[in-house]
Amino acid sequence: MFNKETEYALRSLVYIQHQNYQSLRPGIEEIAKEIEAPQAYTAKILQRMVRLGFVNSIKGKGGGFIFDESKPEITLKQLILATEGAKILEGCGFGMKYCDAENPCPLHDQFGPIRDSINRLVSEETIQSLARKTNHAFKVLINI
Amino acid sequence: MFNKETEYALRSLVYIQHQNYQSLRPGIEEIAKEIEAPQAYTAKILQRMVRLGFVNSIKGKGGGFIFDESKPEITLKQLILATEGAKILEGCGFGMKYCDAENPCPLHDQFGPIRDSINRLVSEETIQSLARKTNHAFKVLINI
DNA sequence: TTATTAATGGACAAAAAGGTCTTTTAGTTT
DNA sequence: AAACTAAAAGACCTTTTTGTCCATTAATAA
Repeated sequence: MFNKETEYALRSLVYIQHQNYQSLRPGIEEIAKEIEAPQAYTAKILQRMVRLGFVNSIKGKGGGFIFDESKPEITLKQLILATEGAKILEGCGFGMKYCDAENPCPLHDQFGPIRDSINRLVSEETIQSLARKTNHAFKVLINI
Repeated sequence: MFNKETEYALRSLVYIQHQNYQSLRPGIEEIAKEIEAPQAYTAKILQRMVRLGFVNSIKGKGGGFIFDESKPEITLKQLILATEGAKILEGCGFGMKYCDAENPCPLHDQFGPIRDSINRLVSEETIQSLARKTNHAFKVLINI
C-alpha cells in the first residue's frame, strides 16, 4: 500500500512512541531490529523525521529518539504527505486529470468512497493513537 | 494509486475496447495520443498485454489492437496482478507480516474494510465494463 | 580530558521504475 | 515483387527508490 519509506517511518515512529509511553528511549539499532527494517536506511529516514520536527533525537550514551509530549499528535496524513506526497490520497483511480461528478472517469462512482475512507482513516489516526493501540509485543510488526 | 504501467495499460485497454465497440481498431500512435502517455512506452506495455493474451494485435496497414470478443472479460484485478502484483490488494496497511483478527496491527480494524472494498471493485469491474461506461469523448482520459 | 556511545551528514551503490531508440518482422497495397 | 505500414524485439538510457558505508559531531561516563 505505502512505499518503503512511509512504512519504515510509520513503524519506527509508532515503535518509538510505544517505548516512550513506557519511559524508554530506543536507539536506531534497537528500532531497526524490532521493526525489521535495514538499520542504515532506518537511520536515514529517522533523520528526516527529526528534521521534519516529528520526533526529537538525543546523541551520546543513553541517547535515542523521543517525542515531545507538548506537541500535537502527528496524523498519518502528515506523515504520508511528508514521505510520499498526496498521490495516494487524491486524484482519480483511473489517472485522469479532470475527474469529477460532472465529468467522471469510469471508476469515479465506485472509487470515490474508497478514497474518502482512506482520507478519513489517515486524518483521524495518529502515531500516538496507533502506539496506544499497540499493547501486545511489538515484535509482530514485521514487514512483508 | 496505481503505478504508471498499470495506469497506462488500463487506459490503453479501455480505449482500445471503446474503439472496438465502434468497430474501430486503433494503433499505438493513436492510443498513446488519446490517453496522453509516452508512445514508445505505451507500445512496450501493449506488447506485454498481447503476450499476456489480454488483447490481440494486427500488423501492417489497417492493423492495430483488437479484443477477442469470444474471450471472457478482463477484470481489473487480472490486469493489476499482471502489472504490479498483489501488493496493493492484500497485506496489511502497516506492512506487518502476521496481521489478522487475532493478532491485529494497529490499523487492522479500520483498514480491512477499505482493502475489501478495493478488492471488490477490481474483481467486479472489467476493461469491458469500463469501456461501456465511457460514453463521452475519450479525450478526457488524461493522466495527472 | 579521554574514551565511549550514539546520532548526523553526505557520498556512493544497487535495484526497480519509467522511458527512448533502432532494427526486425509481418502484414497490406500497388 | 516492391513499397509501404504498423507491431515486435531488444538494447540502451534516465530517474527514483531503496538502500550501504564511513567519517563527523555531540553527548555522557570514567
